[in-house]
Amino acid sequence: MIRLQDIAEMAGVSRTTVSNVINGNTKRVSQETIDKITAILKEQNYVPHMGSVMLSGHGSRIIGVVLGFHYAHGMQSLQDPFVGELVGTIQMETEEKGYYVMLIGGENIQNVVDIASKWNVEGLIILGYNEEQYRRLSRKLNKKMIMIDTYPEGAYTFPNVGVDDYSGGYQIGEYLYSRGYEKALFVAETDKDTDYYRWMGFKQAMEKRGKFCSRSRYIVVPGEKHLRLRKYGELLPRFLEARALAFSSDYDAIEAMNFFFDKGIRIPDQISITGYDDSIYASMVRPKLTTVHQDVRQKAHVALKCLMKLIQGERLEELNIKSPVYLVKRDSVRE
Amino acid sequence: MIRLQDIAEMAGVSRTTVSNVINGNTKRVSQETIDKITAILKEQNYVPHMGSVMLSGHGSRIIGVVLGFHYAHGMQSLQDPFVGELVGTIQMETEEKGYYVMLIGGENIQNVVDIASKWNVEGLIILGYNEEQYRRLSRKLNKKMIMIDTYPEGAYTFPNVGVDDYSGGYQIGEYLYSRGYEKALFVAETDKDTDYYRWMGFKQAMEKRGKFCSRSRYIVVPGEKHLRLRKYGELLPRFLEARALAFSSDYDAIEAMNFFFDKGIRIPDQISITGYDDSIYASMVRPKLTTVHQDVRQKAHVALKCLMKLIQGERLEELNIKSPVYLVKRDSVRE
DNA sequence: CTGAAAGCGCTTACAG
DNA sequence: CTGAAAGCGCTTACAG
Repeated sequence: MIRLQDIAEMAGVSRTTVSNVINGNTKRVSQETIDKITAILKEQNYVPHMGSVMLSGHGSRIIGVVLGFHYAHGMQSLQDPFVGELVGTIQMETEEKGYYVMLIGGENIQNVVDIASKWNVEGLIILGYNEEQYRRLSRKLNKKMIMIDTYPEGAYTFPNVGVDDYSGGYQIGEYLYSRGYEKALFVAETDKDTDYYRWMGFKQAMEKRGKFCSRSRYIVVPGEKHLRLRKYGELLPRFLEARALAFSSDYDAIEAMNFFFDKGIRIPDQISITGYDDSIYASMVRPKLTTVHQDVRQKAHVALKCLMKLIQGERLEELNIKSPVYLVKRDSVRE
Repeated sequence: MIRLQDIAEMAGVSRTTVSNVINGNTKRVSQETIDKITAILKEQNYVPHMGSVMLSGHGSRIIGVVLGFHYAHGMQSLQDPFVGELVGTIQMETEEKGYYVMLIGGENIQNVVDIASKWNVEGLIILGYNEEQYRRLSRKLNKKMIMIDTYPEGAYTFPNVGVDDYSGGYQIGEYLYSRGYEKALFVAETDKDTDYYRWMGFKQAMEKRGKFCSRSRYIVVPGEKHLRLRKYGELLPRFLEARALAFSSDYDAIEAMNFFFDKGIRIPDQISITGYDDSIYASMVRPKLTTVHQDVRQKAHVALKCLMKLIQGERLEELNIKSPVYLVKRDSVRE
């Protein structure tokens, strides 16, 4: 590989001068020299050795992308097209900025600490961590970090780019209400974080005209598929009476649609269904799923922009940045 | 951050000695010293600075994962759950081996060359490149590389981990034949590489009992969704007459199922459909899609194992490693 | 405007 | 069994 030294020799100048033009400390170098060196640099296709760069003051320009375990639905986190698109977009934009992305397994927090230290990573974008994991990590590692979709118990104490869960839930609730589904049920696998905020929005919308939406309409189902399906079986009469089900994820919504299909129950004639996320499969199932869309690329963009701000030493105006969300009406709700 | 130097001082030895125990050059160090240093290392949670390590002879231990453009179906490459699972598995296994994964955008070949050189990457796993792109890259970059699913015009001149396309096509063909679909059509977006091998397997199976399977049964449809659907419209009579369609991808199969559904044509009663890949959505659509499954994790595992061999200076026994494949019978073919 | 020199944190032949 | 020293390829105060 060709070194700074070599370039310097070709140009008949010192390494200092070459380094200066590479790093744009160009005010104290003659235009002539700049041009000569630039030409040689281009011609030789010189690339600096990052080991040296790291060692001599400059940052690594590495952004660590931490893949938290998120074995939801028995999948690896990157198997989720959502996570994939997010990571893919981060990769593209990171490279455009002259940075690099290193993938880091987040399951073991010490592993994250070690890798981030070893490589002197400049910042971290963290997927699939909960608040406690964030705390444990930040106690051991002093790096700029942006969380994605992490929900705190109380107020935000860390920068987070999330979906506007409340608003999405509200939009779903309002829509179902307007179609006469005043008794719609909300179904999720947990009763906190994302799910809870979506429920809160849903509930709020249902109560808009002065009615009361009781907590009993928030159905929490098991995380394990087998048990979940059994639960659907038990709840079937109640579901049919409610006539509309707002699921907190597309995955569960589609699974439930299949459950009903297998039972010979027609959607949306006998029961209306909504999802959340607008995964690419929401429009591939039949009937097409009415759901809430979020702009994943926008989210990746915002996350990276915030991280860059932190890296540049700026402060964020707001800790919790919400990525906007809108309802996509398709065919799984009877009009 | 804590340095080798600091550890040496704590232990009252030289940096050399500490370095020796870290790197396992332990034969020339007394057990006592080893123990003392090891304890301090652990206690201080020392991690070496990779910049220095890279600079002083050792490799970077970075594996570059190149994301070739594969804007199939208008998606980013990582948006494909397949690619996601592959990359996710590579990440996990790479870390287990004490290596690191850097994501590299492959669209611009010079970009791959630059990043791989800058970081002195030890090896590359390359997704979504065709043979020509491989050639252009390898001409400029002398690194160990493993391709994934790349098909050469003639013989393999590069190490590749692929699916056993031929076998999958054969299994599909044989199955359809055995169910009486002797005139089934094969549908793909291209007439080469993956698609072509699958067709060859399909054709072979159809011809097993001495019949002839004409090339005209290989239907090539447009890559653009809009045009593809129009084409399906035109071909509808022929499709209905053939009574079975073997698609070269789950995506297209599912899309076609929806097309038929929207036209009121019943699957599998009026027409049987098969896919290829067994993406996680193959079993989420109704009827569940009969398709060919490949073990993605196994594939990632094999790819990494081969790359490690190359890095260790060994040779590969075979250039084209095929990941095995089997038929998954579900509900989209009438029994 | 340009360059000699120190320094970043490691490893590794080599001497003892 | 242990350590002093050179060297990896860069950057950056500093001197001229």
